[in-house]
Parts: sequence; C-alpha cells; structure tokens
Amino acid sequence: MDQNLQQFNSEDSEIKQPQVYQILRQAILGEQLKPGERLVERKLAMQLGVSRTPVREAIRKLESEGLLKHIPRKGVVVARLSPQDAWEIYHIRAVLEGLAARLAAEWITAKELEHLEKLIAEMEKAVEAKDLNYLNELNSQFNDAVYGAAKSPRLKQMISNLYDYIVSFARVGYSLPGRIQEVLSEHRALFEAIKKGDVEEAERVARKHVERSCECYFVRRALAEQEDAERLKKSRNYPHL
Amino acid sequence: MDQNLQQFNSEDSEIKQPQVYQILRQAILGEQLKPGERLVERKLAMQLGVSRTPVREAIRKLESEGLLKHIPRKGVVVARLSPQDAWEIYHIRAVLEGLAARLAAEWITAKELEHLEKLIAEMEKAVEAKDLNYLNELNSQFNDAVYGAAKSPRLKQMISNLYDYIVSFARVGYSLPGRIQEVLSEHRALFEAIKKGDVEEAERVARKHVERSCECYFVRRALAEQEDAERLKKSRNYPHL
DNA sequence: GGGAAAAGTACTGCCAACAGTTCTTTTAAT
DNA sequence: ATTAAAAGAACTGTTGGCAGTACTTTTCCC
Repeated sequence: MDQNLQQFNSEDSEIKQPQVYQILRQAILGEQLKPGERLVERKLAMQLGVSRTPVREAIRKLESEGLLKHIPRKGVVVARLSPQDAWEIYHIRAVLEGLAARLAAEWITAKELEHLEKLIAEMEKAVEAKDLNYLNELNSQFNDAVYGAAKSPRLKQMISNLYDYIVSFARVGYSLPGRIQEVLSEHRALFEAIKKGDVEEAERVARKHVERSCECYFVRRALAEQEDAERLKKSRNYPHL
Repeated sequence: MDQNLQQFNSEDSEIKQPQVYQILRQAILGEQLKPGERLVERKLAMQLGVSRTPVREAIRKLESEGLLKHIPRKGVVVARLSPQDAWEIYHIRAVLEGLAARLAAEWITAKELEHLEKLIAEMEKAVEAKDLNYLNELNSQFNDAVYGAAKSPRLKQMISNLYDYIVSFARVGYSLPGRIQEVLSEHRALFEAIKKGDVEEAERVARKHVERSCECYFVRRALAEQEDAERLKKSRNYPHL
C-alpha cells in the first residue's frame, strides 16, 4: 500500500476506533489494500495519526467480519478469496436473500411497496441510458428496500456483511452480454411476487437471482483468466516489453 | 456475577486473550453472566489476573458475535434476546441448516454416512434409556457431522454461532411431551434424505426441523410464562412469603 | 564458498497510567 | 423540603513503552 490513507481530521475527544475501522474497511473493499497484503499496526497508527489501540481494535473487528485473516504473533493480512470461498458465500447469501424476500412478501407496507416500484421504474430508465454507476446505486437501494421490508435487522446485517466480501467482484457481473437485462427482469419478478404477497415465489426468485449472479461471477472470472493467458502469450512474443 | 470466574493458571508467555475469551463465553452461555448484566473491564481483568487489554479484546470479539451489546462510553452488557430476536435467529438458522443439509446430501462420503448412521442408532438407545444429557450430546455430534459433510466451513461457523445464542433455551425444547420422539424421527428423515442424495428433500427436512424447534421454543416459553403467572397469583395469597 | 550459530530487526501481546465522560452523591441556595 | 450546581466516583478510550517472539542479516567455523 502506498501509504496514502488520508489522516482524518482527528479533532480530539472523538472516538477514533470507528473512524479507523471505516478507513481500513474502505481501503480493503476499494482494494487499496490488496489481498494477501500485510497490515502492520504501528505503521497504520502512524499514518492515521493515532496510537496502536484504535487500529488494533479496528483490525480485530475487520478480522471477525472475515475481511482480514489473523495469524497469531505474526499479524494480519487482507483475506484472499478462493473460488471455493466465493462459491460458499454466494450460496449462503442466496438462502439468506431468499428468506429476506419471503419475509418482505409477508410484511411489506404499502409505502415500501410504492418505493420499490419507483426504484424499478428508475432502473429501467438507467438501463436505457446505459448509466452503469447509477444502476449499481439503484441496485443497492432496491436490495436495501427489500431487506428493510423484511423487518429483520439481523438478517439485513448478515446479508450486507456477506455482500461486502464480493462487492469488489460484483461489478464484473454486469459485463456479461445480456446480464443487465436479465438482472432487471429478475428484479421485476421479485417485485411482482412481493406485491402479490406470494412468499414461496418471492423466496424462489430471490434465491435464483443470487445463484445466477454466482454463475456469472464464475463465467466472468474464467473469461478474465483466459484473457490473462492471451496477454501472457502475446507478451512472450515481445519479451523486451 | 459472584466473582467466581476461576483465574486460569496463567503461566506466562501464553497468549491470554483467547483464554479470557473462552472463559467469558462459557460464563455467558452458562448464564453465570445473566442477560442485561454489565461487564466491567477492570473488574474482570482483576478477577482473571490479567490487564484490561486481553479482556477488552475478548469482549470485542463476543460483541461481534452478538453475545454482548456495546454501548459507547458506557460499556457492555450481556445481550438479551427478545422474542422477535429468537424468531429471527431460528429462521435464519433454518435456511442455513437447510443449505448445509443440501450440501451434505451432495458431498457426503461413505465414511461420514456410516458415522451418521451410528449416531442415529445411538440416539435411539439414548431415547429409550431416557438419558437426556447423552441425547443432547449426540444431537450436537449429529449436527456437527452433517455440517462437516457439507464441506463448507463458513456455513458451519455461522450456524454454530447462531446456535450459541439460543443454546441456553434449547434445552427446554425437549421438555414438551412427544418432542423427543419427533426430533428423533426428524433426524432419521434427514439421514435418509442425505443417504439417498436427495438434495431437495434433505434441505426441506432440515429446514422444517429447525422451524419446528422454533415453534416448540415459543410454546415452551408461553407455558413458562403461564407458570410464572400461576406462581405469582399463588404468592399473592401468601404475601408473607 | 557453504552452512550453522549469533546478533540484529520488526513486529505483536501485554501492561500501567492518563484523559475525558457519564452517572451519583453531596452541597448549597431558594 | 426542593431543586440546581458542584464535587466525586466509576468507567471507558487512548497512549506510549516494555517484553517476548518470529524473521533477517551477519558472522564465524568447516
């Protein structure tokens, strides 16, 4: 890491641990801290202008979330996701999101339903305008709205934790041809099921949606590896580069 | 808490944090530390014969697992489960155990299958002998065996964390008439489904099993409250007691 | 030179002390 | 007595430093 973690305006008498936590978290998710990279308490403390304690606690928290891996008496490194890990996480998310969708179909209010409908409409516009950033944002909002409607804070928390693991890869999911339309239609189907109050259907659709995301993730990953191999082959022809 | 947390034989040069963690964890699950009770870092540190740092880290870890609730600048208290919380946890566990069962049905080895079969047979014996403690132990082993067969360490971890929440209440589940037999037959059904490799059936059965446990929990809880009310009514007749 | 022992380095684990905040009790004024 | 301000007690959040451990480099012996 090129020690460019900004030092927050640490006006005294604020609790620093949560801020350190946020900064490190963003750094990991944003891949300024790369998988396998080692985090040194003292170094981070210096860079952030605090003592080791808040850094230490923030690290422990991130560790318990699985973003960091701790090796006793050695330190922590940014967790590296094996394909097996990714598969596991996607499938856990699938059943949890299925449950959330089911609960949402059962407990959603008229107001929340209306909000979902607006988001769907907005997403259609974003697809037409090919505004991928906005679409991503809407996606998050849609998910939040569904999980909120489920009235189950623990479930929401768990899903969002799992989501963070793969957020860095999630982007690539859209890059497959036709996937954007597919996602949109999956969301629409989920919305319809929730609207009807069809709990079984809502659960099935939501789960399927995540499972499809998982497939796309692996297809995309395989493609990326293929591309890498191509590049490697080419570069062999020009070894001076 | 009556400061009877045993001070572990802290021969130097051992890492203390994990030991403190275990002691506190057991104290919470064993209800020596009761829901709502406050944990004071200094006090615990004194009692355990260590400084505040390891205690602090252990507390933070327990907090992230949800066993403790942290109130900034105030401290932590042992988490208290509302009925809503319990319901949530049971239903999350239900879908996760469903997934585990599905994966187990897919990936179980002959050896693991054999082990499961032995456990089932042993459980039947324990039921006849009415040895509830042993039955509980076998139950845990059976679950562990299933989750192990699923080959998904993350899933196993998540389930076991959730299980800890309600482990203190789990006991009461058996006290309903006929529930023991029911549990046994549910386990047998799960075993059969896994043996057949019927993933759908395995998932359905496992999920249903946890959902039934949830129902029993609430029935039992309602009964307990009724009993409490009875006691209260009676005690009003003898106010001098 | 090559490999083993020894010194040096870099880091985590732990600690005691300080600072600031919240809650409780006392004190003082009405 | 009643209420408000002030002092005090009880904790957490944070700090820097010490001790011990794993890794790295150097030194020494063959």
